[in-house]
Amino acid sequence: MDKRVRVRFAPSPTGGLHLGGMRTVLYNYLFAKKHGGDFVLRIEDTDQSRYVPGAEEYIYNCLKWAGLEPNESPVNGGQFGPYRQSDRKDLYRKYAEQLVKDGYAYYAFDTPEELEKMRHDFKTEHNPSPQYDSSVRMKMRNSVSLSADQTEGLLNENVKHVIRVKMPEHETITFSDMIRGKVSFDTSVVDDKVLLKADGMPTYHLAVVVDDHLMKISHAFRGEEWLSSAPVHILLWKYLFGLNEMPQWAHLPLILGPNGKLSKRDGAKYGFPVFAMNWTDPKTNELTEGFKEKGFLPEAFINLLALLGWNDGTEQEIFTKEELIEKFSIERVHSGGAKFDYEKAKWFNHEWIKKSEVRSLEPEVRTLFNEKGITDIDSFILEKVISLVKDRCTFLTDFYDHSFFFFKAPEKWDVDAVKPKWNEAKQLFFAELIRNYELSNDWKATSLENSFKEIAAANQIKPGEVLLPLRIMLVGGKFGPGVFDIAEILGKEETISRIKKALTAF
RNA sequence: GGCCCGUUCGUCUAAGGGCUAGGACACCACCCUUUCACGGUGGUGAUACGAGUUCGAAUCUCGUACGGGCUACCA
Repeated sequence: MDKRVRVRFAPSPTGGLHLGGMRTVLYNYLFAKKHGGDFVLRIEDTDQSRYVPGAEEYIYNCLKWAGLEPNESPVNGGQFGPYRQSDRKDLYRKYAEQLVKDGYAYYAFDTPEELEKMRHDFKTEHNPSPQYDSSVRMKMRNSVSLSADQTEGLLNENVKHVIRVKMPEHETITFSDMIRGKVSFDTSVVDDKVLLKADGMPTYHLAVVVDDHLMKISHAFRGEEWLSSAPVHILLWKYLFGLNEMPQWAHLPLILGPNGKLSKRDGAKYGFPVFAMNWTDPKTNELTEGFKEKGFLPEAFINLLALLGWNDGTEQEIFTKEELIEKFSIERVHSGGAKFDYEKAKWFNHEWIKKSEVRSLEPEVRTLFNEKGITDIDSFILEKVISLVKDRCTFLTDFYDHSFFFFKAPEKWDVDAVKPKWNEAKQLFFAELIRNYELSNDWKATSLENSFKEIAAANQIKPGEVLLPLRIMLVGGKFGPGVFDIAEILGKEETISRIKKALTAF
């Protein structure tokens, strides 16, 4: 009844963590937190040949950055460890043997060559990919087709073998998916999956069932690509631990790219990140850009991810993590796949930057400036700068482009924008402006603007004609926030000095 | 090929038998702004197709088409 909610996310450490994976994490996390349960991170590295060193720390760091720390993981431990399947190798054999003993599985001695031959020989126009199932089982070398003595002999000779599940011939497996409702399969269409490989490692199918049981997982959310193998897992649960103990399943729809399933390649091709954080493949040295490094706020990242396939039924689109936890419900997750729209992703980030407190943005922006070689920035100034420019920043990294000039006087000016219309009158205007500003004792944007306009009027110049030149004097080009706001933050001395310096170049 | 899942503006989606199918992103126009943005107002734009059930269907049923997933000693 009040079964503890424990949801798990179990990626394979084969490289970066893409959007689909992160969304699975998010939904797991939200569901667990909403119900006061634990979020478990397990690493599924049962295929050691595809294992990439460093991947699991990377996965953990991605979760941490997004604010989705697991309660239990290979990195921070937990009471049901180890959380890395390769560290649990010895556990699985026992269960596989148990299945053999109970008649639900069998030893198979077929070599890779023999399997290939079978797939070739049984291939027909109507069956282009023959499976190892009840129809071919008796024609292969396994403990079902062989006599007990023969099997015994092969086992004693240590002949390489696997353990395969013996799928029933015509049984309908029905289960309830939290997103899709009732889903059913006929066991005749699923093959005799390998449970324990020749090297003694379990396959995903065995490991996921055993681990979910041992770790007392109550809910398992995973990608839609697992839906077809769900009957295998359900059967294993039935044979091993009983269906009453089985977690509740939810198969999440896929996230699609511009052309079908979202891939790493799509990111490179269309210029958007697909991984949570930068990932450099140690084998190929290939770098895949992450949302973090691109300048996304973690709050925006989880917000946009959550809304890709879920909404709360209202028109609200901006959610804090706390709101997501409160309002999330797995039943409202769509069953159809969603195409990732980078433009909308950028909008989410922009909204979050606008919404963020200046102080919370400050450390990130300071780091950004430090990386660009601008250090020792006064906090008071930095906060004023951030609040002035944040409305125009889509990415965290935009803060540099939109405000570097506050800390670096221009060396060059966009003279082409000024020169053609430059004349004696303007020269005189700026000379007077300097005199006026030097005497100013109220260095505020509004009073600076007022004096500016008064002097322009006295000289019979339209303010518009000298406003752009002033902007270019202060920042070097046709960009930035309001000119007088810039001047206010720059301060009296710096502003006057920049005008004087630029005047010599015009 | 077989099995499973899916299909509402270009994209993400709302509407769970009943108003002119609503919102957001993007796009376009206008306003604001003597830089660029932000912001404001408005606009273009969708129920894949065909049957059936019903007084009434985006919604329920069936078929077709299209898309996706699986079909490994990968996860």
